[in-house]
Amino acid sequence: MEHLLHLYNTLKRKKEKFIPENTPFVGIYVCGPTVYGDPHLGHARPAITFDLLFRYLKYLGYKVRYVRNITDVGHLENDADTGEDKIAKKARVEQLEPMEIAQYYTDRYHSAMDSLNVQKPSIEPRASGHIIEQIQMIEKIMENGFAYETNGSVYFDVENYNKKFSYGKLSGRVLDDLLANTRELDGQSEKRNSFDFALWKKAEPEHIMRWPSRWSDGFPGWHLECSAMSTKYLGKKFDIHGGGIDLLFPHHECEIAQSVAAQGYDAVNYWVHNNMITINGQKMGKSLGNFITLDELFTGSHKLLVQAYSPMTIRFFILQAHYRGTLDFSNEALQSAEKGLQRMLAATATLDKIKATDTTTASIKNLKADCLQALNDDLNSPILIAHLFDAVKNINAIAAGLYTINKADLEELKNIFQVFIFEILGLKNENTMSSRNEVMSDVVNLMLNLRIDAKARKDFETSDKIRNELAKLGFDIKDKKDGFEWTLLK
RNA sequence: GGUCUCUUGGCCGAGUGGCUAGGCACCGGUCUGCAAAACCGUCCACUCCAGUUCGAGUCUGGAAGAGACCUCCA
Repeated sequence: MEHLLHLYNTLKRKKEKFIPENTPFVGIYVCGPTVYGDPHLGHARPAITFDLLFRYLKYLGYKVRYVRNITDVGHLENDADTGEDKIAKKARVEQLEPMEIAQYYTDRYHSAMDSLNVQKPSIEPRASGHIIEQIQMIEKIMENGFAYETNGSVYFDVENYNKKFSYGKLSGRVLDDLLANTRELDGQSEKRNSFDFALWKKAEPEHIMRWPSRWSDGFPGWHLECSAMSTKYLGKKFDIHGGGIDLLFPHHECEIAQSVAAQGYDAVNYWVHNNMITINGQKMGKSLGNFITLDELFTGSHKLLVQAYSPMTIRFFILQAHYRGTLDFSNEALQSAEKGLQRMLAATATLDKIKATDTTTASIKNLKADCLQALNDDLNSPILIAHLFDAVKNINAIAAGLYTINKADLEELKNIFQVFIFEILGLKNENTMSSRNEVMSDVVNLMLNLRIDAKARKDFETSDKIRNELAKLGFDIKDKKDGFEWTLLK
């Protein structure tokens, strides 16, 4: 399977040629959401980034197993391994079973992902469904001497681990620096060092989510679930681990430590991180309270939004930036994405109406190679989109009679659009008519035909009235040489 | 404080040591009863200072500003 896909590997700090561990199989693990709140714009970024990777790898012919977890236990509210479980807290506040909370927000997440046309992962494991695997992993780590128990809780012994392996190679952190920075143990702590992290936490009496173990009734640490579930489903050595760059430290660093401590080597070949979405230059996040949920974006119900934005607009907005750069939210940027997307999708419709001629004068020769090259260069979707816009320009010019295209080239062009816009970028036309709407469609056509008649009579008062009233209802009407076109905005 | 990253035109956002990124907006034109769309064209750029180079927004050094991580976060 010869290709030139290169991915930026955070571990090596450079782009590397992607070579799977076991061609043609590819294993990807991506950190999914902690389901205690509505998914926001930030969640859309890794979902769409790795959806693009998933789709492209499949296009290249790989058999991809994509695992994205649901964190429904173990993610603590506060600082290092104290504080309340996020989901348990929400459950207590709303007087529900923790699993009711998890289920509710999992459903919300799924629904948002469906709207964004994000393909479902091959496996979507839940942390709470893998307690046994996590306990087994802790036992392994303890056997190897890299964990210790205190009062029923088990902690990872970072200092001891660092003697044999090196802690911090992903995030570029040096343990001595961490030591120097955080040497303030209050004696009360169960941890030997502040940077040690919990593998198992003994549950306080009021803690609702708990499982029995040989150490205590308790629950697993947050970092553990990803290590346990990724290796369970993808093997002890798999290809790609993805996630937001904010998870790089400590979460992913700890994952590496856990895997190495348990099995002697890291499970991951390529660490791939998407950057953050910012708002006014600042990271959009829960803690800052400056996030906009996807639902709010879809409905326009947030004070910062001047209008609603469709899921495809959001998707296009995200794909128009490279995944490793920050992307700044603004109404202006969303609106320009909306228009750009509209133009691109309009061209796909135009493409279906183009008639082939004997010769091709439009320049589409290198289009496919250019598109592939863009994706091969660390998934450079903005470059890909730029090439597609060049094609849009050509398509419109052909439609306007400025260029011509022959049959073979037209088929090729249609194929390229199908593959890159719909299959790989995962865009879709949101205005496709359901059968129920066909009647309405006929009515609109009827009105517009009346308008044509009125225009023929030079009864512009009537023709404008029809157009303006339809426009008020949300119809976008364009006159053509041979009739009209309309779409229903919103 | 430590580690790291970024600074591109009105806005968003790519990229490379020398050749137009792209989108949106604006302006002029073609088309149209008008408008929209489409097409053609114009305009607008690489934070600052110094260096390397025949040539740097692209490499090096410095300055300023911004951000991320170091605590939960996609």
